[in-house]
Amino acid sequence: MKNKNFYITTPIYYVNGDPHLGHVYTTTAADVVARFKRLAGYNVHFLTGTDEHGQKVAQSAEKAGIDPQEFCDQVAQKFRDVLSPFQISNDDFIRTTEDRHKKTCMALWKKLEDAGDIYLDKYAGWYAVRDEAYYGEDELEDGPDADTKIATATGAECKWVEEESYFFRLSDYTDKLLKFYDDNPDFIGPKSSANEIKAFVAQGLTDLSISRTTFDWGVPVPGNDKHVMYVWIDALTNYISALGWENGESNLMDQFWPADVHVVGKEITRFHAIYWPAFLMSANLPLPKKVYANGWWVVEGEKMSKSLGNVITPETLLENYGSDGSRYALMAEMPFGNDGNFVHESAVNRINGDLANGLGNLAQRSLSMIAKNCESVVPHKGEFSSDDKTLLEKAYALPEVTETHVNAMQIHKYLEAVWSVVGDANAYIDAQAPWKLKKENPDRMQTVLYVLAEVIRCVSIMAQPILPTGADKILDQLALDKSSRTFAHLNENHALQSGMTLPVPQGVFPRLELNTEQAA
RNA sequence: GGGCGGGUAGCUCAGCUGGUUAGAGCAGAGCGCUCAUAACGCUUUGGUCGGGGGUUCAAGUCCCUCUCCGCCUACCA
Repeated sequence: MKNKNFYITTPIYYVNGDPHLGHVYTTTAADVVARFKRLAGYNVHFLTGTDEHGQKVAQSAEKAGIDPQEFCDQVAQKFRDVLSPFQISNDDFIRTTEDRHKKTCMALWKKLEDAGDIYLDKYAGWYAVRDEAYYGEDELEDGPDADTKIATATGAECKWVEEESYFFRLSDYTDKLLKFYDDNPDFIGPKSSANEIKAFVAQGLTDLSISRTTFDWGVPVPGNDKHVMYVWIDALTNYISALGWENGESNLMDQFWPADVHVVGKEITRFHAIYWPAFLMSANLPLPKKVYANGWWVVEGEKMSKSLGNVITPETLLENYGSDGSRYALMAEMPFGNDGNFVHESAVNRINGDLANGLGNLAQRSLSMIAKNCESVVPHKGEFSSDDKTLLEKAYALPEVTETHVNAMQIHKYLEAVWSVVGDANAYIDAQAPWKLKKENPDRMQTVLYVLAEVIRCVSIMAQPILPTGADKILDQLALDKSSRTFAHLNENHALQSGMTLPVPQGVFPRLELNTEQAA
């Protein structure tokens, strides 16, 4: 038996802002994959969490007049509260202010230090507090006085700062990283991100500042209380602190490290694809198998922003589309990895077309015919025609076909494959016309309805990762045992048993009304 | 400035190493059906493949150039 463990992570979300469409999107994508892999027989560990350190958080807390920890507790709770309404099946939720995480960070720091990759030096440059970033001369404009400059890109005020800082010898890893990318062509996805990262590394890397002395809301640097760790060495480490690496809290490293995939937003790809592998190499730990960047949504053609007031909140999604609808719309509306445009009208069309008219109506029409004409039991099956076999074989082939797509993070292709069978099944009903067979050939009608029920079973099992609520309801209507709903049951050996009593069918995915007022 | 993507039917996108009449879904139109959530099926309208030049027997598919859009260039998914 090969290793059937699977570790997937989302980024940890920065608590300086509230959860929105983007967070839901990334987390849902990871959830779909996690659920898929569980059904495919993997022992899955799915991690999400919050990134809680840094100057901005400290300042926000101060502004709110509360202790930073209390501030973090409040915002982290908001992120946590989003999970269950969207059916996110995470196994753990890591917070960077937890002790287990701090322990791991300090242990990792020491490893890097022991490896000779950390040294103390000075960092000098124009620093913007607001952006928590240094800017080069070419990125600045003159400010109101000689001591102040303005960052062209963000408009933030920058001051000249000289700061003692620890550095990581990232420059030593340029060649090692390039070789690693060559040896592992699928490490970074999608392709565009991979190209971008490789080109960036090929230019040559400079050493990385990894500590700060200007604020103290962070993990202390071992042996030097003046310093706290800077964001990336702190944040990235969460992926192993949650597994208990060197912190004594749990022991999941052997099982789950290296991670199978880190799902990230495209703006943080480089940290995951450059710094993180370099840190791990330095600590002599295995590298994750894949870093996959998802794109960004614009909303109705415009960038989502607070000033435009078009930020889509998790609450808005739930009110408009419900949990299954939101999940489906987000995953089906754009190819994973691309940028996309979230348009209320097309989300409604998508949900109505694929869920209500497609899968939902397929189940409803089939199951009510069974209820009315087969005494509410799974129909008899006679000899299968070639049409029957074609449809069933396509359904049975789904686990294999879709797993390739999911492994490549092509979630939209997985959905297309499943819904292609839904379409075939609807065409099959019309072609077979069981309502005619009812009078002409009742036996054949039974077989046709049996085939339909069986295909609905398959399609619903396949749809569980994307539609946890609705797919379950359909499977309940097929009286399928909860323990018989994995991909291993997707074959004729586990086909529906004729004669099983079925409950009264009910609609599962209601049609949505297009309410344009809800667009914003 | 440098880098990476992308501009293909009204919309969202497929089109691998160049090769018959450029595809899908949605939207539109027509027909059919009546089991079903005014749902389903079938057929169909629609594209000078961003502009220009080149290579080739043959180019959305390769090369050059121009143009437009997005993103990255040290922390908004």
